Amino acid sequence: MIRIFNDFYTNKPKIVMNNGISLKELAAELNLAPSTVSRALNDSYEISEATKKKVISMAEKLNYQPNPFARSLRENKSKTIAVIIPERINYFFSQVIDGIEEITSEHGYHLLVYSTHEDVEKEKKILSLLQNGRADAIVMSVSSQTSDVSHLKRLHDRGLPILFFDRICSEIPTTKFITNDYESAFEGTKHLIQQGCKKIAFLMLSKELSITKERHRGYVDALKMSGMEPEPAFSLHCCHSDEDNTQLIWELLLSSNRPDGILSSVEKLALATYQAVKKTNLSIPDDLKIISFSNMSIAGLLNPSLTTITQPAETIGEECAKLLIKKLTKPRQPDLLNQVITIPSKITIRESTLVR
Amino acid sequence: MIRIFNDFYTNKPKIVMNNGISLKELAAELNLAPSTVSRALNDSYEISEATKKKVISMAEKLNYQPNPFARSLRENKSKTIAVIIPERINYFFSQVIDGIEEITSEHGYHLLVYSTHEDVEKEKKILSLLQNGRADAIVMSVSSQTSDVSHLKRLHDRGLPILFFDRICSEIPTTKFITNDYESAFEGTKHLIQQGCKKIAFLMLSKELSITKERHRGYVDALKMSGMEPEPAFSLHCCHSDEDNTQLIWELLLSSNRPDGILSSVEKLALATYQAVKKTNLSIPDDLKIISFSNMSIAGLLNPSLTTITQPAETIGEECAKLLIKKLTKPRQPDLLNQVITIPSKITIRESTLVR
DNA sequence: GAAAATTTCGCAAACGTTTTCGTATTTAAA
DNA sequence: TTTAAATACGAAAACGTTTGCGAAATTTTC
Repeated sequence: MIRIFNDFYTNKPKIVMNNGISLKELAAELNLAPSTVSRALNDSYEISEATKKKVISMAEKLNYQPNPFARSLRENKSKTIAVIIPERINYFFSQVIDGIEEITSEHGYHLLVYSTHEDVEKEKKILSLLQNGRADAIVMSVSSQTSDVSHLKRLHDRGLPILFFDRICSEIPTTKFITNDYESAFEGTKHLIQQGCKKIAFLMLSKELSITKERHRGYVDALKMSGMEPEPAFSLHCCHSDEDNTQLIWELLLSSNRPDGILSSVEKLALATYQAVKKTNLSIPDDLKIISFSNMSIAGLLNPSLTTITQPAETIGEECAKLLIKKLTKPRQPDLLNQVITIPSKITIRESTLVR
Repeated sequence: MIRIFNDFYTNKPKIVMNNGISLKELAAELNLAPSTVSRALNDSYEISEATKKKVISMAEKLNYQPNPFARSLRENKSKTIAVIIPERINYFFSQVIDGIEEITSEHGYHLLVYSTHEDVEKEKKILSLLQNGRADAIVMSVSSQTSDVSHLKRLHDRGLPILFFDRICSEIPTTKFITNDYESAFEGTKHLIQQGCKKIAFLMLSKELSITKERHRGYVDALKMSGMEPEPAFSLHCCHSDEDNTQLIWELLLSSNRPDGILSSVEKLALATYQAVKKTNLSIPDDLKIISFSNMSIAGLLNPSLTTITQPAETIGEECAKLLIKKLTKPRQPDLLNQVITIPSKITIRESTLVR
């Protein structure tokens, strides 16, 4: 369907895409003022029930759809939330977004989703694009390259609600949702020790990340509690490339002083370990036991099945969204509190840490 | 930072969130008309180089960010593309979106991402929300429940560019990107036959889906070419729930006339099969061989590793995006052609179809 | 040196809403 | 019957852009 309008200046007919009827046209159809129609549709007390009825039925008949940009311009809010994650092909982040959408969609909010691909420059660019009010709030997990946080701080200083989860940014005074990183890493390491591991390595993405700091602290403390001394070479610093990581871990496994246990702080490094092990004649769990933070639903189908520390990803997403919705929809809400909310993970023991 | 404005009617100061400086304010700062500043920033030929310089430097100094909604309202375009997928926790769809974002972000487009969770009612709701121009185009893969397509047709009739991939909708005359579903299924089935399978089952989500139709056709033709007759009970119709699917497949595996080979038309059903097999005393590939459409990067790490038909997911996303960007940014583009573009998959043979 | 053409900029309309205020009409109170 | 209050609606401003047109100022042409 195509509609013809007369251009204001040229007065020549022009063809435009049919974005439906406008409030003004709807009002004309009803012989009412636009203001009245607007109020009627927004269920204002100033409008009689009779005209409300008429307006609503005509709006439905003509399939009136309010223009979101006119509304955003006027109201100075977009009904949109930006979600920024470091990678998209990731069970955890996908589940978190599912949780967020579950809540936000109920309240008519839309989700702009961006992936930084672990690249802080992309992250900066995305945040820069978000300066203009395109989104009413941001919920994000920082990239592994993020150490300078001025680009985050700027948005926060502008008054844009920003909320962190998983990989949080302690410098920004706002609410953050995480799992019990320290305790889970501590318990995971303890589990490896109980299974007889003597030389436990820790796999991490970047030393700057909140999750590696906390999880590493748990790892170190668990070692110390058992009288072990954390060996620096056993804290392996990996990167974004799966191939490079596999290579790094492979080299670690072939070193004369190779570990017999691994705590992987993120899922992808556990998978890289599996790939690396395939290239050796070592075997899991006999020669090497491994436990990993991971939200794979199919950890049980791996060869061997992987002992995991699973985050309540969907719940984390839901809680983020609930908080934001409250902040955005209720009147006179204070700024997001500077607090860290912890939701515990669950350890599932499988073959990869078995003693046999 | 907080800014104080005087309200027009009450003339009382009011506190607003700082969304930055406006074009008008920037113009005032420069002693220029807003129109001049606008043209200068848009590099119009009507503006002298000298003032362009001045305007640009002042804009940078004051960190001017154009309001996207004012622009969208005026231009009647949003610089936003909606992506609708049936599920988010899925390697294939995540990769496709990565491919889309790769291209669109370069052109300043934003991505609204929605998941239908395989629910056609959710799909309808999402498309209804997209009637008002919030997105300039839609790229989507339909839900497994989608058979009536009037909600898609309506948007297409309005002139909104809509583009399908993977699970396409033949009723809508527009461009679709798929993989060579028929040939891949044919080859996959042939591979099972070559590996000695005599009774091959076909796992599918919904009979309505384009991919099940095509893949099933390939499966049937491969059987027939080898003189086998497709058994109706071996075309197993599954659903969205992993638990239910595992149960269904488990029952199939325990039936007196159980299959010795499986072609799974989607990844999740292969995983459900693995789960089901774990609950039997059957073993893959000795008692049952399986090949599946799947974009899991870790198919090789499963127990046993899974023979896969892998779609060029990221390429599909990129091609979708390229086409849309062309349509949206070049002047006087025709409607999207009613065509199906096929990008072939790749079969990777692993242990799950091994003869030993 | 006058006319014509070009360069450079400003005015104001328009996009589609929401909301303040004014006002006519009806209802309630005195 | 007057007056006050309540009800129901309209006029117009405002959000922040872009752009057609008009019009000075300058440069070019003859």
